[in-house]
Amino acid sequence: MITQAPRGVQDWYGEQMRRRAIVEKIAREIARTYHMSEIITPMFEHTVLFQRGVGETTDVVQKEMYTFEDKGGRSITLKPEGTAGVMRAYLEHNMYAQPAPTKLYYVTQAFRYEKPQSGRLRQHHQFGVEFVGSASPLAEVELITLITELIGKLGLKDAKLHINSIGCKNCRKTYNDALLAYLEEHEDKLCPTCRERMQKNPLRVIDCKVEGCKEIVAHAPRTIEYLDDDCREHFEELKSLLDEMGIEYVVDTGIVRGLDYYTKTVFEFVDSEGFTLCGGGRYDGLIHEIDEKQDIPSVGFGMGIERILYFMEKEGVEFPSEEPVALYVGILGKEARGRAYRIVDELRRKGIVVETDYMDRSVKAQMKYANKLGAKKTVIIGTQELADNRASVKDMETGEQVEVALDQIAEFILQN
RNA sequence: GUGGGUAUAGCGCAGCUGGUUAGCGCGCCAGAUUGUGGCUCUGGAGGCCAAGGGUUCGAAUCCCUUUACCCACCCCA
Repeated sequence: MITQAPRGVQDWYGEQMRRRAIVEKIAREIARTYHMSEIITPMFEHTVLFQRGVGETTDVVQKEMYTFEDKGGRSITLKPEGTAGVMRAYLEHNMYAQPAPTKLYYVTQAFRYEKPQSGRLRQHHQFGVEFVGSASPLAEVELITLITELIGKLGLKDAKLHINSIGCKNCRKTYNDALLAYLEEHEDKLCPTCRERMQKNPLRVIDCKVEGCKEIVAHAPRTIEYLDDDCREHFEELKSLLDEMGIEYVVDTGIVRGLDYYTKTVFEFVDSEGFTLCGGGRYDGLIHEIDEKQDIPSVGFGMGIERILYFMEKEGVEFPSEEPVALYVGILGKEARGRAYRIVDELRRKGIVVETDYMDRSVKAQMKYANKLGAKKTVIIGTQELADNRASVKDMETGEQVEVALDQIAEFILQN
């Protein structure tokens, strides 16, 4: 038990950790060109922030949060997503006093108490962006182009952009009434779960994958048919901007998203099997929900790092290989150890990846070890070499050996 | 939260209907004459057979519980 991590969490090490670091590096590099600045908010927040921000009726808040009371009696929750904390920080530090817009990106863990499954963990990681202060559809476009560039750089091909508009609070209300009326008409053809959820959150029925429900949903009223003038215009502008950018998309009226704060635009990048790589949208009401004195429009998205890695593996994307050991310095005999290690130290300071012997192995065993490491070159330092002030550097691929003065080894490695 | 599957050495697996010291491949460590790898050969280390309980003369093998992992649904990243 003590040697086993809790359910649904995983350690990052070895090749997988290396790959994750590569993905994060690429994401940060792109965010840099978008002039976005990084933000890291705490792992936990006051529970009420998520209740208000994410929405009381959502599954995330109702049954998936890691909530506990701290020793001071505060109700604390491990963040289940990235947006609410960033928006809280935005408000707390009066970032709206800076020239708008504010473009923030983050890489964070997120915690949700869910039943673990493929691509779903209790602690996962997200790369996300919050674009605060702009009501223009160009803000959506900026996020979408960023994601498009990112998935392109990652080598992912099988991801398609799906967009939808679910309107603002005003359109939502009339829409919900219309949808509920329609669903009640066809209630007998819906699956049991849908019959249950149509009352408390009719939007959820749109998501259902049961065949019978899909047929009903196909003819159900759509959110885009109930948009008010402002929301409709926003959506039209977004679509024409995407067209101008040459970004392909499908209008998918089935996208609803599970977090309450979304307004107007919602979007997802989905693979051909319907697996979501990332999701986001506009949440013009969120800031007001957190701080009623403020009312600032925003858009954002979150991208699951585990899912990116899963997709990349599934699509057979090749990762750059690990930087090889440029030189293995074999040590022969205790008398040579100190001076040999000084050479190791000197080489490393010059930026060369060097490995050496810490196991007091025989020369033969050291050569085997160097071979397993995939070392490009090896050199054995013994009393003889120290006396001669030179050693023979062996190329592990060709087997070729070259005599090199000890103080010339670094140069030799850097040049070959 | 609902339903199904799995759990034997670091990794991948055998162990049939319960019967003497639990095996194989890869990996790991060490040798095959003295200070040089990759191939081959030889030897070795490493498993309370997921944990706990039960049935039995006897259980990795049967039963129960727990834990974890995998898959689908729900939901989402």
